[in-house]
Amino acid sequence: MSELSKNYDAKLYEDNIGQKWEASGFFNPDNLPDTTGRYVNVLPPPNANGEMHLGHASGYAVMDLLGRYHRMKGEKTLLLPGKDHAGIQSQVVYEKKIRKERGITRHDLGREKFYQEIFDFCLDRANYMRAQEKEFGVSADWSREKFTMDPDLIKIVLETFVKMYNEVDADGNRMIYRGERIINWCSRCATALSDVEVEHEEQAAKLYTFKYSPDFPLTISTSRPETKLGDTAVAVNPKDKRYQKYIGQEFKVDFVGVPLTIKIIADHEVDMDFGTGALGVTPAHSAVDWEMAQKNNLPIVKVIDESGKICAGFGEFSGLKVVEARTAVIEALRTRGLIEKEEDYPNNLSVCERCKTPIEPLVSKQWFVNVDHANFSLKKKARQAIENNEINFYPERFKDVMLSWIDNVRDWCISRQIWWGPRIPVWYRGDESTASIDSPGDGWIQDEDTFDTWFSSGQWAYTTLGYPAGQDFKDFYPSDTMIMGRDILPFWAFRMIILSLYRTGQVPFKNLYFTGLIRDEKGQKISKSKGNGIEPKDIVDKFGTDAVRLSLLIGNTPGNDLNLGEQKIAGFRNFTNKLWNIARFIQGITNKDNGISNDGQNIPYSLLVTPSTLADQWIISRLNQVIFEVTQAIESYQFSLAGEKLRDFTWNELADWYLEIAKIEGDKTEILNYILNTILKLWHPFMPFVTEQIWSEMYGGEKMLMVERWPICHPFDKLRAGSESSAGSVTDNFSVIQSIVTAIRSLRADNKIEPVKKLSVIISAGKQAELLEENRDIIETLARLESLAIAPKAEKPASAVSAVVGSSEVFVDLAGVIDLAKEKIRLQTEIDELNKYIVGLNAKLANAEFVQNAPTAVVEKERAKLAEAQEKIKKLGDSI
RNA sequence: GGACAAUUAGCUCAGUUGGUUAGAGCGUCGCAUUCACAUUGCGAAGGUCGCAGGUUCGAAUCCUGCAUUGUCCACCA
Repeated sequence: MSELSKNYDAKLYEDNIGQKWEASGFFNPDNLPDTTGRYVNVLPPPNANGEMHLGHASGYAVMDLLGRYHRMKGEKTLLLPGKDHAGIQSQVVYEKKIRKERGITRHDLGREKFYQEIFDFCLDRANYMRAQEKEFGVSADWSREKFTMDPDLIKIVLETFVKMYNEVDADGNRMIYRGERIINWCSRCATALSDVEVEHEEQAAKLYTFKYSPDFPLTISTSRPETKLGDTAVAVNPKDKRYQKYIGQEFKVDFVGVPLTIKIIADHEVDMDFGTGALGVTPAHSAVDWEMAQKNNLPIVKVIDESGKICAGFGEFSGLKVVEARTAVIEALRTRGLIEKEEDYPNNLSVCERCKTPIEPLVSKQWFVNVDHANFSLKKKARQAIENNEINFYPERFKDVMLSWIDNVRDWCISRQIWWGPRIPVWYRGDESTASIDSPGDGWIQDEDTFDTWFSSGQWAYTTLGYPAGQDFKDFYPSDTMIMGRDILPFWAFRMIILSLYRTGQVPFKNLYFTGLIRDEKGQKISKSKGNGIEPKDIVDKFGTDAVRLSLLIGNTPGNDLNLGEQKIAGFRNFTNKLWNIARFIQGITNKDNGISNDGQNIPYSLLVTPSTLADQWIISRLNQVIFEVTQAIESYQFSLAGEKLRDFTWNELADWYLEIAKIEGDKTEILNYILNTILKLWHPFMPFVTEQIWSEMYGGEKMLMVERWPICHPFDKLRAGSESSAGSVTDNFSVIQSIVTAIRSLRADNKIEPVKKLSVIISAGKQAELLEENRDIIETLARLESLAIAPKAEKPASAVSAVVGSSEVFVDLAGVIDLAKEKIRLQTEIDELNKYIVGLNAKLANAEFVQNAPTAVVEKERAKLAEAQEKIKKLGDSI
């Protein structure tokens, strides 16, 4: 056994430990010996275009905790890692890169070359990120790592498309169809976007109220005058008396030089109180208007093209950019005196989630998934599975969020006009078209569009396992847990559920856990532009991986955001050092007793059959309880609670009390090793590096903590039960000793007695006399006493201060130092507070309804409290 | 406009079927430095649990309303 250094320096050990783990092969479930049951988590694939950030780290901390826990439970454990090609995002990132570094655009490279470069770029980033994940201690099976652009994964994704395309209902409707629909268009990315890829930003706009032409009878309001070039109707509320007479009429108008045909239609969606109560309908550039056009068979006139300019055929406005056209149209209206009102009007601007360019809703030919198809309704099946509790949600409220998403989901636009990503497997020859993975033959041209990224990542749960015939799919699907940021519920969780149900007939995972976002210590969103970023690699360098992992786990609850500052991480760095020093202390004792070798695996036999001290019994009993509570907390996904219980035990009970007592009582090599051995196992999933390092130095040899068995509760309490005194339980008795020590320390501090001065204490102990006598050494040493007199009944010396602990009275003789007046005030304050407490208790117990309705146990408890308080107040009164 | 969350000590947060005088960490204040650890130890101060009602013998906890903050969705042109 080598000697542990004075402080734990994470940097000295982490690399080595990581390599040892990987070399062991135990990250691969096939190499785990003697497994029973299985545990699977197909890890969410981060986007392979950047680096690991704190959000990833937060997820990994939870995933790896569960993985290591289940592996230690002896289950065949698979954490399957991977990376996502992240279509639009990677393309945006790479386009910026080549523009900055080489001053070129993707068009300079051409589709094929651009694709190849971005592929290489993503592989490079994937390698970098994988190294970061390994450094973070993620115990994933890297031999099974997948990438969404791997040919075998793409093949399954394309098969899904073909299968859905060929899914035709009785009316001939396909589950995947191509249609002219209004979609969100980003003119910078030059692609369609799904609804969830659009963000809304508040902006100051103007609302213009005007007439199309002087002879048109209605005035309308808009914040987008340029789109009015494409109006084909004016909608009014059918109940609106002002306009009823016009409904059904058609007007030919000259709108700033452009001829329009405007039909007056009725729609109850129209708000009579907004603006003039009449709404200009622009089917080609507004989702709501488009729906009205469908209902009323209105013609659709496209005004804005894919480059964000006004289409041909609109006279002087053609070719202008949207913003220019707006000014021009307003100017023309003004010249003609048609504007009635112009007011400031804040509204929401839709922007591209990736590049923040304003979105133009426009009509375009795109591929859609029918989410409510007659053959297989994706939304209904998903709703059914969730209502049947086939998936547990953590936190539970996200189940309702998911259900409301399902209810409101619209057909999903899956085509993107970008170059990076798998291409839509549809082929055209003249008027013919067909869906197939490979080209049907000569003369067929493939669709130019690529898939929405989420169409491939939505199938991640089974493509990674080699669906449908792969052994992994048979062994590991569906997985046990899925953990993701709460922000991607609609993007990813929902789509994984519907696509998995469609392809495999099963839900993709049984438990769905959402992490919150990580914010800075002030609660602000972390972003590079704000410069408040906390880079995982910086804080890992500074505090160690274990400290970072703990700070992401403890004080964090599912679905809630976490504010993280360096102070918190430093606190956990201190804790890793504490654990290290606990081990160092125990190592010192073990070395002193050389000859006694103990691997700490089991409760020392001697402890079970021979008398041991109260402290021994207490710590083993507490440890037993902690094993139970921590196991339960992890099983119920309460990782923060589990960590807190362990920390409290380790620091406040083991280090602060038991180790100090071990110094006094001596002869504890076996029991200390058993305790250390056990808490190393319990801590391992939370802080794998420091625990593995201690383990290897003290118990390991060739054996690794990572694959040790998770501790189980020993029936210790039962074994000892026969020999327990009737004076009370082990924990109660020990807490009497603790309270006596604390009371004396407190009296010392209150009276400003220097720690070096040894005190004389008399305890009037009543029936606790024997208990105190047995633990006399502990009290004397921990409270730093010169003399201690314990008697069933003792008088308070005139020059003493006192405290009441249970049925004992503690008198600390302070001859010469005591300020009697001050002591009297202190006691009186305590009596006053106790009096208030007693009044409350009395009132409660005098309440007949309370006594009658409350459970007997509760009433008894209150009575006991009252009796105790009364006894205490009597003793305090005597002391004055 | 709709939904969801949060609101508990100076700060960050626990508090799971309603039942101890509401807890922790950090910070603050006082004291302590050979003896595992100053990345430490000991002690202390600090809260009418956002506000107002209600249910109940009993509410931080359940219900209603309101306020503030945040997130998501929808979007009125």
